[in-house]
Amino acid sequence: MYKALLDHIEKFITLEPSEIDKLESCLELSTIKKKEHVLKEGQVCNIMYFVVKGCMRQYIINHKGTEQTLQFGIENWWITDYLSYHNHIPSSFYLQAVENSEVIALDKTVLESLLIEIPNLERYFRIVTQKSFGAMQMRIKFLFTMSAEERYHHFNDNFPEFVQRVPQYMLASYLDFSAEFMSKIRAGKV
Amino acid sequence: MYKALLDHIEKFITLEPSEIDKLESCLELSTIKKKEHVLKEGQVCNIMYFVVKGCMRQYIINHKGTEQTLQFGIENWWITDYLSYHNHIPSSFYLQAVENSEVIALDKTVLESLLIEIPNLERYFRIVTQKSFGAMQMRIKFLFTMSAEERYHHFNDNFPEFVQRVPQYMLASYLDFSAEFMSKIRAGKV
DNA sequence: TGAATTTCTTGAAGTAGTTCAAGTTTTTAA
DNA sequence: TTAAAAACTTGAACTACTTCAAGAAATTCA
Repeated sequence: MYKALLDHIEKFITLEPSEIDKLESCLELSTIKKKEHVLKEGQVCNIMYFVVKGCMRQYIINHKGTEQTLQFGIENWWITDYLSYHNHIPSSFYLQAVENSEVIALDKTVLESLLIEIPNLERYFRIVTQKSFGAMQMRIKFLFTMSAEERYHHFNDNFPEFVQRVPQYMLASYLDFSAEFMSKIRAGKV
Repeated sequence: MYKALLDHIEKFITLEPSEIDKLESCLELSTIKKKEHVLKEGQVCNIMYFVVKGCMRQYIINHKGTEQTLQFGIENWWITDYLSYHNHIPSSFYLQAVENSEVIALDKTVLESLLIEIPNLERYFRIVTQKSFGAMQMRIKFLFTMSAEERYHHFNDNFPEFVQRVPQYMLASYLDFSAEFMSKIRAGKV
């Protein structure tokens, strides 16, 4: 169902029926199995992913060999490596499905031609990216000002349903502390 | 001089002469004195700032009363609180000049009407924001994977001239460690 | 269903940083 | 051109977290 994306777009802009047809003709839904990768470190990222259903994540493997999740993407979020995408350089990241997911994968070539045919879409992506950037600014603020325990409680208070969906060790690394410390926070042993 | 902004825009898109005129007629250069604020915590941010000359920063005051710099904006960067800007909510941040600076302050109302008259500008802001988002993704990666000392050296290697321009304590907080620890790193006492 | 795999827990020992306080150096501005 | 303010340095004591290792619980899938 492309409806999820069309609904999301129409929260920000209005499309002509002909534009909707054009857009729909370019979209393709893909199914990504849990743990499957859509991007690995070293590959150039030419695709933007819109999550229709499920959950994706961006992560790296650090020098100790441990995975660290930098970003989650759930329903109605776009996820990609923007630096690799724009500069045609090898990515530093992995993009992987955390749950069985349905995504709309928009190839750069396809997207570029869509943006030319439907200039109004530029506006949609401009607004959505600026909002994501704002969210990222807040994230840095939280990382800088809160203790590990505060970050856990804050996240848990704001996204209680999401906390149930992902393994604790992934969330721990996203909040920038160890899986073991997460266990202790949850057990009240800190 | 608006030339700095026009040059920057024309790196990404091409404007008609009439569009350039229109754009120029809406721009105004302002001078911000070192340490002057253009936004304080609690105010709604309705303006985007393009740095023509000088250096601006976004910071917060943490629970200990210490300033923590979250972002710098130098020549050819846009700086604003995107969340406050888009959602009309009070900002969590301060925006301040680090050096005497010249900025183009683009009011939301003015920008909105410009974007309608020059739809191509949407493309410019879309690309610029996506690239900034990419830079932010890398920043999180560095914060997550490098030690304080590594972050300092990495920044110093990549932006040696910038390191000279700002007080060390601001850079220390931007790299997420204390001013005292920065001193010790520089003295080789770690 | 049950064996394999993945995820979570626990405690003990270690460490990369912070905090504090005081002194020194550099910059600013009258 | 000097007094005040801002920025930087230093060492000692502390602490919020990590690391390691091993076992327990939960989940997956053949």
